[in-house]
Amino acid sequence: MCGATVQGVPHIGHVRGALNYDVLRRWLVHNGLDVLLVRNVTDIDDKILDKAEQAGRPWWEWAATHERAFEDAYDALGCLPPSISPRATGHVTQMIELMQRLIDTGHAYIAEGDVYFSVKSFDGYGELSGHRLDDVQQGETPTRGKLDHRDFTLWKSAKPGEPSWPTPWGNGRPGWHLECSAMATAYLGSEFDIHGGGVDLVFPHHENERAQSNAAGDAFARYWMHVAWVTMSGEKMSKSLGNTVLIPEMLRNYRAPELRYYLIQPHYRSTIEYSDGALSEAATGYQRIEQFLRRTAGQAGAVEIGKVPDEFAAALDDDLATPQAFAVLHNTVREGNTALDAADTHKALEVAATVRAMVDVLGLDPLSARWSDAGGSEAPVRQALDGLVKGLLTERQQARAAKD
RNA sequence: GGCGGAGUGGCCGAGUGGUUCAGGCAAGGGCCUGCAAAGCCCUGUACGCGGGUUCGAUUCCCGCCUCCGCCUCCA
Repeated sequence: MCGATVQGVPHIGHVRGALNYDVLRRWLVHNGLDVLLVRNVTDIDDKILDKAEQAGRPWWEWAATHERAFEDAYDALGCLPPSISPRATGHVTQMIELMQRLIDTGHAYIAEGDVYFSVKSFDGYGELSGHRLDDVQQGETPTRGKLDHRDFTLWKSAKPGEPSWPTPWGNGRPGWHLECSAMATAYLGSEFDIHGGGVDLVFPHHENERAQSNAAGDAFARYWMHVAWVTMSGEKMSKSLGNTVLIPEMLRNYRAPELRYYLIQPHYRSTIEYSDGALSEAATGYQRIEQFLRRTAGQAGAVEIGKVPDEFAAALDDDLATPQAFAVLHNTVREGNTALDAADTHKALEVAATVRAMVDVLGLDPLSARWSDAGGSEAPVRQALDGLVKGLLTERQQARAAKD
């Protein structure tokens, strides 16, 4: 998947994609597949250079700082680490190799130190995004030697004061699209199963990745998977609109698994219109599951991780239909609560094991080492509360004795 | 201008040509409880607007309205 351009701090929209892939990955692993998850990091681009300069910091420090901020956010929400998160700057060799193949086959050309991909040279251009070449208004900044205004930049020639790397065609730095193709194939081979990111990447980024890789002879991605927006006040969440919700802020009011629950419950292709009300509903939903598992553990003993119900599996197998999966989960919780109320601990344990299996796949297991802390803090709180309640009860007894 | 997505009951959010609202949250009633909380049971008749097809449309077709996204960097 295309991860972040590490130019700023992550908001909940950014992590949604990572969460979606985390659930997908967990589900595939659960089914016995061997999963390689590569999450690309763009650590060199115009914005990083601009912002670092404004801040008076070295560009590489700026990138590294924000890469850590993204990793912290992913980790805070329980994303398992990817197999690797390659950085663009570490893969110039692979990019040069890819460009060389494109130049050799006539799909790319050099113009005044820049390297461009010739869009017309690739027949399938536009198939991924549904654009027709003639309708594309790919108006990248007007450039010197471009043969067709729709051609996109593979490599940018060095500018004074900017970082650059040597190539057979002169010094320069990578264009955005090239790096992702180079990194994907470096780790996954010339053909791999799934590639994705946010919906905004469909065009031009993924269209261009596909074009350059296919043109170079790589079969590339078999499936494309794009995650929809998190919006706020009806508009996509973005820093420039000032409608972002940052992860650390959110975690002051909600526990991490509650936020995770909120972001993975809707289908990944549906827009999430952020609202505090909806988020607190999600928190209550998570607590319902948590409550059941804790109650069972308290009354019936240790809860194992069992097997997921067929219906749950069918839901996730159907284009990762998390809403239906959550429906199955809640129905199962109800069944378990009923068993607990009937003091049927055997049944309750059995149901709880099923619940744990589901919640494990979703990365939401309240009894897991990862999240039990979130409730572990309950113990001292409960103790303190018990003390207060006992005090009040004593006072009440006294008042009653005194006929007050 | 080109391409694409969306408008569902108090709210979030699935889904389908037809008896009954996937699920959650909230609300009302009930069970349980010393009282609560939690839990469980019951209740709600929704699908942007106007046509059409059909025995029957929220679901199909046509038109319209509104909102959003991409086509420039973006998860």
